[in-house]
Amino acid sequence: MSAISASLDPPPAACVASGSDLTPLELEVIDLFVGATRLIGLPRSLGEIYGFLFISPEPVTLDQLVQRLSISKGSASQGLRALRTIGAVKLSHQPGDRRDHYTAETELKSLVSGFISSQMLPHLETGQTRLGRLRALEESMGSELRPIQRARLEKLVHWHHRARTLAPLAGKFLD
Amino acid sequence: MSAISASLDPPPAACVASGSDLTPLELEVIDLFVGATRLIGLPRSLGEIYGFLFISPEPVTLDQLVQRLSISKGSASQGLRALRTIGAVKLSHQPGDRRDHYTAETELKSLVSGFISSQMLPHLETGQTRLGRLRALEESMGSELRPIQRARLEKLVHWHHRARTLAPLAGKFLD
DNA sequence: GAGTTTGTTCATTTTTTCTTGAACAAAGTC
DNA sequence: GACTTTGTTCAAGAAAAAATGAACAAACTC
Repeated sequence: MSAISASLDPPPAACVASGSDLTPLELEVIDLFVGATRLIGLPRSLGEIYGFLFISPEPVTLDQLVQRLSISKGSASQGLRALRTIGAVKLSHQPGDRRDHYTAETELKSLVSGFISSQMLPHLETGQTRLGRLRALEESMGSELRPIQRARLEKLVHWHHRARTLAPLAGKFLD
Repeated sequence: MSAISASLDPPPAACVASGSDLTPLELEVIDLFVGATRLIGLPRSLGEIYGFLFISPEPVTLDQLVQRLSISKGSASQGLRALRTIGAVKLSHQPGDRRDHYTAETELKSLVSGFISSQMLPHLETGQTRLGRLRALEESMGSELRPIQRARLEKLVHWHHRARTLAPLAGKFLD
């Protein structure tokens, strides 16, 4: 039954990556972010990657991620791209090094609004379309539609509007 | 890659349940809530059940859910329980009917704070424990810990505190 | 107390999601 | 232009999550 009624998950000392040589600090931080990404419905590997970047004092290359986290090159590449599209990871170029280097975005504001605009806004858009179809149905049904149902549809419209106005603001008030 | 970069999911007219006799209205509303539950990381069946209850003018029995949504009794039972634990569904007893009847909670305020207190608060609790372990590590590392890493750990504590104070407030300002 | 109705639990199956690794592209080096 | 280094893509395999349905419990009916 997934997330629901989880709550009593025991906090077992980090159990990330297999035979790797991550430090206890890295393990603990990664574990924390793995939990966080799962909470917001993102795959585990994103938590691992972000956590590792978060606690790394220096920019990190894809290859380092592969080695330290014991994940495949494919995972690392896809994971980094996903993190970049939500704005949680930044690309930086080290002088004299052809490889891409990555750092964690650690501004809460950016993280939140990046997440919202990449995950929620698209849904709100398609929600717009859906509400349009509902409007049409409402018309076509006339008196078959009970008043309470009409009220519920009204509520949907209201929620949607509320979400569209609030979503872009979230994160604005964080530091 | 899951949710990320979804966005361009085509809005195909409802494609819920198989050979059932759901009305177009029901289909459309269910579809909308299926999208919403997926967004917040809840299983599809919860969206179907909630959507059906949401648009039903009368309280609904478990058996009706099984028949109309073409889901198994097990799914319906578990789904309803999950929805009740997050406070999205209320149990009501119809006089002269032994069966349990269910209605959707449609107060946005209740939905939001129910979701938060059942999904986020538990994680914030275990987060507390994790931060404790990090503190310990921080002590034990002494000067091995680079200043920037120290600052990051500080940031984690700050985020956690921020979340714990904000979480219970979310929903308070909705109507 | 045998039979019925209502609802839950849980091992198994099904479906979905994630990860992998090999093939490929792009760009640099000699 | 052959070879290396860096990174991406995507089909296929592995893992995780969700749905099923049969067995069970509880409460009512006669």
